[in-house]
Formats: sequence, structure tokens, C-alpha cells
Amino acid sequence: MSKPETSLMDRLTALCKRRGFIFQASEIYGGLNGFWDFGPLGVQLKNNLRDAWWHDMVDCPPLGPDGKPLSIVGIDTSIIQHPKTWIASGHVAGFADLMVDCRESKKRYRADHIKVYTVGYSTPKGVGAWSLGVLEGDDAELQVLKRAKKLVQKQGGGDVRIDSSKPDTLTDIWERHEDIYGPDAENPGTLTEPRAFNLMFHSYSGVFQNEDSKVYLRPETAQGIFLQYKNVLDSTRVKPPFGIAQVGKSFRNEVTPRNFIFRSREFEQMEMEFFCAPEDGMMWYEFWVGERLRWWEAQGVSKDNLFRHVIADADLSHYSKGTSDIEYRYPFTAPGFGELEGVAYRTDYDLKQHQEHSKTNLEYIDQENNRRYVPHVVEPASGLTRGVLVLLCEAYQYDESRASPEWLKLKPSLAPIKVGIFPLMNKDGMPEVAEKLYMDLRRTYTCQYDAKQSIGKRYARMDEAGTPFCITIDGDTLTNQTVTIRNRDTAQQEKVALDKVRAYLAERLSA
RNA sequence: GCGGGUGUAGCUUAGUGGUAAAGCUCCAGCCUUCCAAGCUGGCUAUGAGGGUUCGAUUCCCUUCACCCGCUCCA
Repeated sequence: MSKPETSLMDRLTALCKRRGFIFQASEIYGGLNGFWDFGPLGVQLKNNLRDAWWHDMVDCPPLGPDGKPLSIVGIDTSIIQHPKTWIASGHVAGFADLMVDCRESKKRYRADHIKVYTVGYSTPKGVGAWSLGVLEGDDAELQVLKRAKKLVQKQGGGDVRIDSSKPDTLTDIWERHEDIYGPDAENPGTLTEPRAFNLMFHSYSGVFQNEDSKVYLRPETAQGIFLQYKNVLDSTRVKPPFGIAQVGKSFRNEVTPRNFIFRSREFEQMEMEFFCAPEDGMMWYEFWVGERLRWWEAQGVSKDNLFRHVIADADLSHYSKGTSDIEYRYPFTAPGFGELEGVAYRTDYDLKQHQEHSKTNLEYIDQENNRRYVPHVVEPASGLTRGVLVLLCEAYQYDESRASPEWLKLKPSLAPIKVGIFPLMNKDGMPEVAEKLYMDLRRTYTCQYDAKQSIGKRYARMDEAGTPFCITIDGDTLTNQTVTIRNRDTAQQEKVALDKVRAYLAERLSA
């Protein structure tokens, strides 16, 4: 396997465009940062991955530790929910803060965390005052003096003293920004204007656009599940432990969309919230981490490229008692890993927040044990968009010895096209037989009929699409009723009787 | 958001202050008995906007997108 000059991601991106997996959104207008469209093959692949997840999560969930199937139901909630949802979840408050960037140190600060001290100095060259910005903290004054002394040294020595009895907050005295030193800057005036960095998209519901009608596009699908948890409980006869699963679009105003579809501003999530008794939280957390790792392997992702990243206690969100990221070795993170799915033990934080903000009791009444509690939640939240990227990265093969050096080794059940059907030649009755076979197989499998150009080109096209099997109707079909089935992975061909084709495919294409 | 880089056809590349070139892909037809074969023909490009100029793909400015590093990733 020789390696071409261009990077793997560049080649994969080019293949995705060439074959219709993924296009840049609004390409004819120059593109739009952070948005991508799925083409005909891409949407098939994405739907196949989504359906596999739904099947293994909702229709046929894994067995629990007791050997009995888990109880998980589906839901599909609105992208736009009551604005209070995001106040309760913490998404509004956490991102309302104004931020400033420092052009010199390249650091970003919360504007209200920068305290500005006025420091008078007297040196042989003269007297004056500096406005020194420093991050608020116990030793802020100490830091200010230290930096002032440094500045004085540069001017040949002298005295400094803090003039301000109380420091100003940067946001209050922003008009003086040209004189202000950033916390890590050696020159004044390097801070950018304070800006809000809310990661949520917003819009207005109704014709009047004002603060009262402001709504948000969900930054995660999870909250919709929490909001309907009680309705599901009351209408479905489920009881803890049970799960609610959802697949859908989410939106985040990412600061830096990057790496193809890895970090985009509109993306799709597959999330499941698993509700359980408080004392069982950690057990289910471990259960789901193992289960989800196993699942990704079952989709054809090699074990070596998957990694469980246990979030250190110090880095955990305030509401989480344990979080593990399931990471994948993407070409752009290699030899390191990047997130694919997060499994978080969120405790009862979300339900309690919504209980408080909505003033609705969200307790579960456990009549068997005569107690009531707000369930704890374990959340396996995975990126469907990222999943597609992982499948593509994992499937991409480069082999100079093949007629089509680039090909996709997708798991057959996930491949966008399952079977290519070709008449070897466009005459002698072959197209008629091929079309008949196509009309039969397409009822069961996603098939593509192709009679154009040489047989080699047709195989090559199917290789790039990741189609696992190609069936060719040849001269023998007309005399012996056999077809040639060509295997994508081995490029080997075998003769199969026409009436055995369905059985052949069924055996190899079942999940 | 900061810094650096890159933008010519679907892809890979050429070229020029004066009609934008080629190979592969793709499409049509012919041919063709299994891996991008051959023949003929065809479609398609200077990211966008502005400026300088008689004339800009080329020079200048702005903007957009993509790539790399930083930052961010609740």
C-alpha cells in the first residue's frame, strides 16, 4: 500500500464529494462555515447508521445484568422548546458572559474576571500611571505589583504604588481599552472588545421579534427527553430502570468549526437517557460505557482505533459523578483520539433543575418499595454525524494494486448500496436478464443497475461507493443460469446460480 | 476570535495585463466476453465583490471558504 502525497483527510473529502457522500453546504454561494450537506450516498450511510442504533437501542435493546432485555422507548421532541428549558439546563447562563481576546498572548478571558488596577509610577524618566489588567483572585494585588515592578525595571528602575483603592472591572471601563494592559500582555491596548459568546443559535417564535419571543435552537437533544420524561412514564407503563432514546439535529455556534464534519454547527445526535434508582447510577454508567464500546466495534470500527477516555474527577461537570468519552483515532487527531460519544452519569441534576424551574413534581413513585425519588440518569450521547465520519475514515482504503486504488471497506449492512447489477455487455439479451434481477432484488436491497462503460469502471465506481457485492450477468447466465458475484474486499469472483442469488446475499448482508 | 497558508473544470496540474491549456473523471455513440481498455464526439473552471487599466484570472483592496497552529468545545 503506497501513500499518495495528499493527506488522508483531503483524499477522503475529495472522494466524499466525487461520489456524493458529503458536499459543502451552499457551495455555489461560496460555502457556509460549519455546515455540510449529505449527498445521495451520504444520507443512505447516515440513515443506515441511525437505523442500526435505533434497532439496537429501541427495538432490540441489550440485555441487562440480570439477563433480561432492557426497557427503552423512543421519542422525537421539538428542536425549539420553551426558553426556560435552557435556563434550567444552564445553557443560557453559562454563555451569557462577555469575553475578550488578547491579540498579544492569544488568550481569551471572561471580561468580568479581569480587574484593572491603576498603578502610579515614578522613574527617572518621569511619573505617570498604568492601567494593569489582572485576573481576579486573592493575590491579584500582588500580581499587579509584580508586573508594575517589571515595567519599571524596563525604564531603569523607580517606585510603583497601587493608586486605586478598588480595581475597576474591565467591562466598566472598556472605553479606556487603549491604555489597558491585558493580564498576560507586555503592551497596552491588545485586548479585543468584549463580545458575547453564546453557543446557542436563537430565533423568534411568532411574528413579533423581541426579548419575550426569543427562542433557542436546541444545543443537545437530551433536554427534550427530560421535559417529557414524566409523560413517557405515565403513558408507556415503563418504570426505572428504563431509557428514552432520541435521534435528531442539534445546533451549536461553535467558535471554530473544523475538520470536515467533525465539528459542525448543525449536527445530528443519537442520545439515550437511562433513568434509574439513585443507588444504581454508577452500575449503569459502567454498563453503558462497555455496551457502547462494544456497539461501535460491531459497526466495523476496529478496537485499536477506539479508546475510553475517563474524564478526571477534577474536570467533571458539576452535575456529573462520572463521564467517559468514547474516542476514535481520527486521521487529524492521530496518534491521539477525538470524541465520538460521551457517556455521562448526570445524577438527578437535570430532572431536579426542571422540577425546580417548572414547579412540576418529577419524582418517581416506587409503590413496590414504598418510596419516591427523582431518578438518576446515565446518558450515552453519540454523534451521528461524527459516527458517519468515523465509518468513512475507518473504511477508507488505498491500494495501488487495485484498478480503483481508493475504496471503502464499509460493513456490508451499513453500505449505502448493497448490490451493483451489471450486464457484462449491453447486448445478446444480457440487459434483459440483468434488469429482471434488478427489479427483483431492489425490493429487498438498495441496488444500482449500471450498464455504462467498461466492466472495470463499473467495479471501480462501486468500490468507491463501498458496495460489497457486484453481480454480473454474462454469457454463462444465458446458457447455464449462473451469474458472477464479485466481492468488494477480495476482488474475487464466484459463479452463483441465478436462483441462489437471494440466499447468497441474505447470508452475507444480514447485520 | 487570533496568526500563517491555499483558492484555475469533478480531480491533478499548466499558463498569461490581450480569445484560459492538458491528462484523468463524467456524458453520448461505436466497440467490447470480467477490473478505470480502445475510437469519435461533448459538457464543465479562474471562490465572491470592488478598485487600477482601453483591457484583470494575472496588480491592489475587501470579503468568503478550506487547510495548519492557538483558542473554544457547556
